[in-house]
Amino acid sequence: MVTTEAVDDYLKAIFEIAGDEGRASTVLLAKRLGVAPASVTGMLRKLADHQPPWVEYEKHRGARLSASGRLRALEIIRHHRLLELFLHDSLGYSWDEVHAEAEKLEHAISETFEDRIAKKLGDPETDPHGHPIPRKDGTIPQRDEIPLLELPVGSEATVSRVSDSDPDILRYLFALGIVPGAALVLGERGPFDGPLLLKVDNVPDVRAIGMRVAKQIHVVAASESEQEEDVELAAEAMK
Amino acid sequence: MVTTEAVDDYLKAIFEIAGDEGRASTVLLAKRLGVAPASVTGMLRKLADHQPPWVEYEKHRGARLSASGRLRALEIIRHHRLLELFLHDSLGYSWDEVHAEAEKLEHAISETFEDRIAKKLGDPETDPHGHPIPRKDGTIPQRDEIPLLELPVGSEATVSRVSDSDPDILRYLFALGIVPGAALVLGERGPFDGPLLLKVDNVPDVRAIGMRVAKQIHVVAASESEQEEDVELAAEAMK
DNA sequence: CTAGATATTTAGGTTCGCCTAAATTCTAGT
DNA sequence: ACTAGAATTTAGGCGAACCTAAATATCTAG
Repeated sequence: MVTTEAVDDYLKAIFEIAGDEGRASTVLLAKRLGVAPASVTGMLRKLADHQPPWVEYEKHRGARLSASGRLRALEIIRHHRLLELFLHDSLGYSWDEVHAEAEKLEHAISETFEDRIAKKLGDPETDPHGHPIPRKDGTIPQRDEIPLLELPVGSEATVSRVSDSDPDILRYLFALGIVPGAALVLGERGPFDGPLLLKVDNVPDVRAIGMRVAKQIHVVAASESEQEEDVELAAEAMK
Repeated sequence: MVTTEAVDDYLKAIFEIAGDEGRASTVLLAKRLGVAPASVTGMLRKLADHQPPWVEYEKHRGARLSASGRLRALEIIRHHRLLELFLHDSLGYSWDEVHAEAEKLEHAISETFEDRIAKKLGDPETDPHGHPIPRKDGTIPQRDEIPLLELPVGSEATVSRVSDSDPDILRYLFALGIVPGAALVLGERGPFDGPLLLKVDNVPDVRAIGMRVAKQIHVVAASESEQEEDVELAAEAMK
């Protein structure tokens, strides 16, 4: 059951591309891992040949995680997200710094380290960007999230997570107050993939964000009852 | 100035064997690194050929650290010892667990991580075993330590450090109360490399420790004035 | 001062994870 | 159904860091 750093990176990448069930293609993996497609082919064959196999692999059809591959991928992701939270909460890292550092540390920490920081942080369920932290048993905390882009115009929602890979976008979002837990009201949506107009945390100023940024955001829509109270007010406030 | 993990391990090992000035031989390095002597030869040539060179190397005469090699070695050692203290003080690791975990993490942490934990710990000067933590400028906090074996019979001293590499010995020492800061009175020394009889922290019971263990301990001798008060009493107490 | 023991290097290989270039297979549009 | 273009695999290689076995250099004791 021993893995190298490269193997861990592949398993994690497959999970992030394809999730539990789907297949991850060679090119997509190559792009995500910053590696030539030919290298991916070689590695996938190795992962499939391993006993027990980490992935199911068929030529020209990409790879899918096996049960053990999935478990290992989730363990690495658990490390990563616990570390992000730890760096943020215990060591004062800003939320745009944590990803890079966690990326290196996720391979180096022991089970003991994982357990100690999990306990210190109170067995948390999400990292600083709102991503769910897989549990040790391989289950993942679920929420009723939707992409912000699927939120109906005029409705309210709470930010549940933002993508953590681009520090610049993270700094921008932070400046706008768009962080997990922030309350949003989606005022309007410009035509032709235009910007979204938002109210954040009921601050009167309306914020406009572009598609590229909006794609990074997931939200939990406010329940019907919560909605009704404010919908008209919100629409008003948007001018 | 980029190093691989293997390079770091070699530089650290050379420093630990030879210090600032001396040379580290091929076999000793091979033993410490758990590697065949032939592999050491190959790596030393690489370290010497690097620009700037990490070591000075002469065939059959081992290697000595260059200025940049020394600096890099001290940086890794600083990482290691800061991590040991951090794991101990902030994450509740016992002092026999910290070495193994720090060994893996020392290669993975960034300068930022180093700085954050150093600050959190109050810029400490020693790790949980009493080893001095090199400063960022490459200087090392000094103390007037001597090996316990060189302490004159009948004199008092304070434990300054114990070797950190063997967890079993560490647990044993901990059980005896022999930790940095503990006060010792050296009662007597058995003949033929026999055991040392010690009083620890003025507890009346006399402890006997063997050579193998005694070698791992360094102490700061109590000053003359401090000595006189207790020397006879101590000798008495030893039976 | 020389033989035997010990330390070190040389020579030739291995594995891992990556590369490029060339060949092949798949997929979509006409 | 065919073909251009995209995706993927094959083939051949590279550097890092290790190995073993054999050769050579250095040290030490008689």
